[in-house]
Amino acid sequence: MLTEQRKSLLLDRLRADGRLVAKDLSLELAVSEDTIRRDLRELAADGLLKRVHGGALPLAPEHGPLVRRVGLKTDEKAQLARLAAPLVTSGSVCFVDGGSTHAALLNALPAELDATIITHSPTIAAATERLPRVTCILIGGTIYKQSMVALGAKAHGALGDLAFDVAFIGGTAFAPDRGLMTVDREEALFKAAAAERAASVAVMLTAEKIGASAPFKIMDAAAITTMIVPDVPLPDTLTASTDVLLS
Amino acid sequence: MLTEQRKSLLLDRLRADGRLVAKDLSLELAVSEDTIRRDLRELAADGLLKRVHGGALPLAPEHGPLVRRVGLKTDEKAQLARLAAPLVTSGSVCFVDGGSTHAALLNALPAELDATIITHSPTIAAATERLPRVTCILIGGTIYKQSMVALGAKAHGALGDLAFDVAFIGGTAFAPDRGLMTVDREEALFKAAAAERAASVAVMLTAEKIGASAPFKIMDAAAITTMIVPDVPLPDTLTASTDVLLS
DNA sequence: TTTTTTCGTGCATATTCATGCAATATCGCG
DNA sequence: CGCGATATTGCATGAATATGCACGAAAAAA
Repeated sequence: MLTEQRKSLLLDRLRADGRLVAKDLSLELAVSEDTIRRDLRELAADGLLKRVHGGALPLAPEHGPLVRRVGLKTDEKAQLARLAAPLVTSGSVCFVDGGSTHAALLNALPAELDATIITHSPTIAAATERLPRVTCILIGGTIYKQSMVALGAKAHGALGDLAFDVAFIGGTAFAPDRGLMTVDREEALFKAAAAERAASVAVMLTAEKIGASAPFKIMDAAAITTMIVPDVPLPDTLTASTDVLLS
Repeated sequence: MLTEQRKSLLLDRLRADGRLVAKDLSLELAVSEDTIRRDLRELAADGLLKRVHGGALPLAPEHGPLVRRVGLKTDEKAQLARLAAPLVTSGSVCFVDGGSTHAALLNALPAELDATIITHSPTIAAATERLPRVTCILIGGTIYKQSMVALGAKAHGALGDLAFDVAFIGGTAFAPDRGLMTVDREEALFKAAAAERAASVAVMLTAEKIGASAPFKIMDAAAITTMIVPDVPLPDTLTASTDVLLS
């Protein structure tokens, strides 16, 4: 393994996982911890990451409510993202909803991926920058501060002439009998419209959303093609109609 | 084995494997490591790969252009941004172009600002998150990787029914006789269309852009209402029709 | 506090690199 | 064909780089 190659691998890993642990990396890459520490020191000197005791963290964990959420459950989301990433196949056309979980998905996509990503989230769109072969179509409209995505008539209209191979749809709550839910009516309508235009629907859920409830229904559980969830007990009713990827 | 043949084989191998290791190649091709190293040196000089200790790697696509630019001239841009921020007055409706300079502008806006910001840049839109009283309208369309903004027919159409108090327009070059210019025709058309819909046009320019040239004209110097520039000598011809803020 | 883990530095070793030089091969041209 | 010019290759040498280990300091954990 070339030194420079290892360093860029570290940076990729940092982007995907949100942190680096020197000890784990030394085992995984079969080099001494000293070597990893040296790498981290040099990358930090180049201003590419921030050294901390035990490993390293991204430089500017951008501020703001959304990113604060990103900071939470980082591991869980990164793990879900690694599971979900293969669903974005080469040549496919994917809708990606907003939210920190989907931001983690973007970070987990391989750099050489060749696909089309359609989103109404400026954060997701910005994350496509590192993917040179990905075409990104941004759906415009009025940005809703609560979730930082474009919604409203304009955004709805822009969906009109699109069709997706896969739609990654997020929500704030999920229950087998009530389906996928969220806290805002406008959001729910948009997510439902996006899901309807997709050949398959993928839903990534962190543990605390499962079994919870929220006022506005996005879609039935049966409409979900693939669920990506942590390895927690799930009702059997799900597995009948839905693929479930467990982390 | 001919030298050129070997070199092109090296490039093929680099594409396939994502890296080259000098020692392995010398064994495999039955030539000395010196020969391989010489090849790599020459290929690197031709800009076809990146030499590293032990071999070579593909040319670094790693640095996203925007990310890299954000890191550069940070101080200068922040200073321009402080000057330009008061142009975004309470209650006004502003168009903000993409680019790292405008990202700095967003960072310089006061948290209590109450205004409407319209942009075709996902990065700018994401930056409005920390401004709770700012309404953001995102212009959608196909994202152009080069500049990470939405362009094309969709984006153009979305401009149609909008009018701005101020438009912040960027460019890659400016000269008093040639006006504001950029490197892409599609970009130039969009910027011009945005500027036409604004009561006043503000242009923030870092020093290296002044007096430079680029192929596509956005607008005449006379169409610029306010220029925000570093404190460098400027032709008198400007000050006649344009406000100039010096840092 | 005590204990454990991680860090930084200095140092030793192994690998890789750049340079100069010589041997050989190839080409250009009369 | 002959002969010089140029290019290619391999080798030797000293420099630069990469890595691992040891040891005391610093930080985190108990």
